[in-house]
Amino acid sequence: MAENKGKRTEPTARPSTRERILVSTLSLFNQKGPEAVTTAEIAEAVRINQGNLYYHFRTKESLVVALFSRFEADALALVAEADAVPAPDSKAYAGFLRKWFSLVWTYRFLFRDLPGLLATAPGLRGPILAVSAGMRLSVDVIFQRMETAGLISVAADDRKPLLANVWIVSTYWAVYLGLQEGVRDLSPQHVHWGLSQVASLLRPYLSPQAKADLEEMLSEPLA
Amino acid sequence: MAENKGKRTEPTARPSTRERILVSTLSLFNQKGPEAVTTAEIAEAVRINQGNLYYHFRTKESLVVALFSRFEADALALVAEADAVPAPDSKAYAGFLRKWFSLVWTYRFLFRDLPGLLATAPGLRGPILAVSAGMRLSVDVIFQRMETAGLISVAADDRKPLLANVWIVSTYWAVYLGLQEGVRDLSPQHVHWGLSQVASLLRPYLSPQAKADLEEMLSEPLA
DNA sequence: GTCTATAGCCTGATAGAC
DNA sequence: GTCTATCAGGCTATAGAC
Repeated sequence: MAENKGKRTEPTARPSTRERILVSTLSLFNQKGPEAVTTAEIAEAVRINQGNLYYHFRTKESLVVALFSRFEADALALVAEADAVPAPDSKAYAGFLRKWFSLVWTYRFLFRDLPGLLATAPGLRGPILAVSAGMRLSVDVIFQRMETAGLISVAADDRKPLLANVWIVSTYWAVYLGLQEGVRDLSPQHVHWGLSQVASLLRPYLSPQAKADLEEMLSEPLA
Repeated sequence: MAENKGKRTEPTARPSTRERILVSTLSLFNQKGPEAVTTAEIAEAVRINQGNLYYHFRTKESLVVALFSRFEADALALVAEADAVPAPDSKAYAGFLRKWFSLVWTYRFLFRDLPGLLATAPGLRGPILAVSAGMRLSVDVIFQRMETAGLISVAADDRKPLLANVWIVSTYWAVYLGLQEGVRDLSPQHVHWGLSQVASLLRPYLSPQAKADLEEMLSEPLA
């Protein structure tokens, strides 16, 4: 786990106002979407004055940008971690998947309505597309490695569609859950549900060994 | 195809102002999301005055509701059509799938950000969940019929996850496309892409006959 | 760093003439 | 049915005292 970039939390001191603002804002954004959350609402949640909020973040957009930066850092760290796995190892990849799911849930407001998000923070278009492309590339590489290791076997024609479906399900599963039932708080069960959805996507293509590893991960106690 | 409920278009007369408002609003909502579209913007697009707009629709919410009603009517008609298929017929079901895709694209603003949508039109929560549940039930029935007809074979444990994945992909493919590349206008290629994504989801479970029917539909000229 | 007070804009919506 | 004119309220953001 990387160290606390941007002093996300000081080890000894209590959380700074800036930190508290970001935590509350993330929570509100996830609940109602950035466009539906007012700066007054944020200030109230943090129990500070609205003017004070603007001392720390001069625009609403800068709040969105700051939260995205955190997501970006976490996502890139995860990719680096996955790339660093020495030999193809389905268990390591399964763990990678689980972390990605947790990340998607934590920052789910980023996925809920991208066009709307870009309306309030236009400067985010480039970075978002870059992260998205990077993640997909990383998944692609993992697939290739698993294939050469005989863990998975996908016909050439099926490869791209399968990757796209994996991406869609592992990205929008949280949105789907939020719709289907008014799921508001992430319980480990929900992450597990999402994981099993992706698992069922892959299962037809896995080797017996990889399949066994996957089932084992799914039956593991929830992190 | 059902007749024009709510006088969607009069056969002879040119489109009414009300109709023009709905068409323009749908387009704007799909482009920018309901929350980002102002009534002034709508009035300008229709080339009428803002006061006139409020003569036809007294609230912004009523615009959302009116558009949803159209989607609802189309969706229910589609379900009825699917239920009326006399014998299990993969070609008929494939056509059903294609129409559903077209519908999702046409009203994609409804799927883009459900929580945000409910913020501007709270009364829509019930109807939306009802339609969603109805659609999923209908798909479930189709699966059952295909199974008893030997067109498809899914292990009991895999059934529910597969259905959920079909639902996720067939609902969020448009959102995914909008993100991945700035796809704004539906070309038939995009619908075809979405269809092929769902097809690749089902392919591992299809009988040779059903698979052949599916490939045939996919290679057909785009409607 | 935190507060009070307020500016300035934009929004959805209404009243009433034509 | 369509327009002009206008309002009240909420929003982001700033200025300046403490």
